[in-house]
Amino acid sequence: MDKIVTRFPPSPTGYLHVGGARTALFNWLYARHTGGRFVLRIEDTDTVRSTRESVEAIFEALHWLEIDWDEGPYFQSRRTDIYLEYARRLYESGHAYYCTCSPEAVEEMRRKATAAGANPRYDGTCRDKGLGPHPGAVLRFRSPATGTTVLDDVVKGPIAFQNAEIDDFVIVRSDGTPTYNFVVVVDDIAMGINTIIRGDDHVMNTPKQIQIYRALGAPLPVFAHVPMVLGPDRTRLSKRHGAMSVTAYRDMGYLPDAFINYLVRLGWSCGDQEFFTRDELIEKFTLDNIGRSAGIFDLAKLQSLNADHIQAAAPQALVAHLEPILVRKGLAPGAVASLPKVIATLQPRSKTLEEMADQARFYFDEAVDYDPAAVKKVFKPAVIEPLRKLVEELEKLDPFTEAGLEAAFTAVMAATGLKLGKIAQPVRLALTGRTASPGIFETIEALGRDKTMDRLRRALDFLADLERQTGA
RNA sequence: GGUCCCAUCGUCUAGUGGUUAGGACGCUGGCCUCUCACGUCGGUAACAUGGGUUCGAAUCCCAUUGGGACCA
Repeated sequence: MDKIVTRFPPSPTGYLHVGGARTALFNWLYARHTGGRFVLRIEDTDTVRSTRESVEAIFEALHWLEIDWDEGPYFQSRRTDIYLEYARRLYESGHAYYCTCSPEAVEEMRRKATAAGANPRYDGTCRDKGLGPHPGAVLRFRSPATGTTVLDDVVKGPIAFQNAEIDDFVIVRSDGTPTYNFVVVVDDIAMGINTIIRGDDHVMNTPKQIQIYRALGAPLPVFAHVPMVLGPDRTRLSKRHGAMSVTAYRDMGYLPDAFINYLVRLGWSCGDQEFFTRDELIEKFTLDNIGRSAGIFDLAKLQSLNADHIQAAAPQALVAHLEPILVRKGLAPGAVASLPKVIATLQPRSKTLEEMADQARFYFDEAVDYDPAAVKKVFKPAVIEPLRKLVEELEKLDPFTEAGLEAAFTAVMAATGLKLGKIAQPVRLALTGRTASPGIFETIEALGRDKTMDRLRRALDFLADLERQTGA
């Protein structure tokens, strides 16, 4: 068995979108799973719409997804000579012929065919004229007039197409540029691609491509057409459905491992398993369990998986992903004694890193603002005494760790006869400005001695002011 | 319009002739608890329809309906 060789051929006409990412992922995973090769090819033959920025954006997205390639990137725009060489072979072997019909004439043929209820197509006027190369002529593929072409798809099974339905399509335009279906096949042959995994929007192109393989005497690759990713309205995913660029998910605080986990599970399954690490995906991904029906992109499920990956990660491993988001929100990562400690307190309560950053704000700020409703509810005169006692206990505490903190609270509870809840809530408000936060001990430890004492004293001052006002 | 594909809870899916049709997300009730979460236990909810084949169909065949893709 030869090595599996897969490829990902994006057009640099925009950002890498969700569907493209999934295609890249499937090809990459399959190559990694089988120990094969993964080739990156940039299909930039549309010089009008292709941009250098798009190429960069695609690289950036693949980099974020941690999808690496073994070969390439190849650029189709630099391979014209190869395509024309193959075109010449097709012409010389009689599999292609020159056609001098005017665009208007062809348009008329199409119109007629459509009127007759058939597929619009070229009527073969020049098919047997034996024309040679000629300025302004196009090169057409001589498609078989009868019989069927069968695509033996790994995921969909055999699909038969009537050859009579297939046009004598153009492979080289009158300006000398080769066309899509042709260059794809030439590249795939030249690059030794033997496994083509792509969206099933390419199914209709496949019979033409198969015929080119045959005409060129090249072995057919394995085709695996994977169902599309649809938006919530069941139509093809597009800008209308919100964030399309893969890197937008990075910016929204999704982890690349969670993102690929979600993308793979959308259309592929392995029993009941939902959570996969990257290594597990590589280990378990095969073409056998790809579904046949289209899937709808579901942000809620992505979010849930992201939460799982956040929770499963080592805090240290999240630092690099979180930092840019903190910075974007104006929070300096250095403003905190230990970012991993801060992260650890927030892991079970963050569905995204953006949420995590938002919840982490109080760790970074110089001082906190109290939520007015919380003040009204929690900052009663009765909390002054336990807070004072706590400050006393904490002043004695060394080292400033969770275990010691717990002991300090216990001491205050004993001295005041209050339950933990009665003490923890005012402390929580003093330290975070709100009534919801991570566990009070872990919060205090992550916040550190200085900020903790500072905020507790400030809360006492605040309470004193409050009392004076209500007393007056 | 032509060609092609698809069809299990709202969503992602398991299931390949005999299951109380399973899991996950979502929604929801309880428990846990220093708050919020996490966790945990439970609930909600599906085989598109109609014909066949078969002792027996979610599962095989056909039609219909619905959805999607490609070409125009």
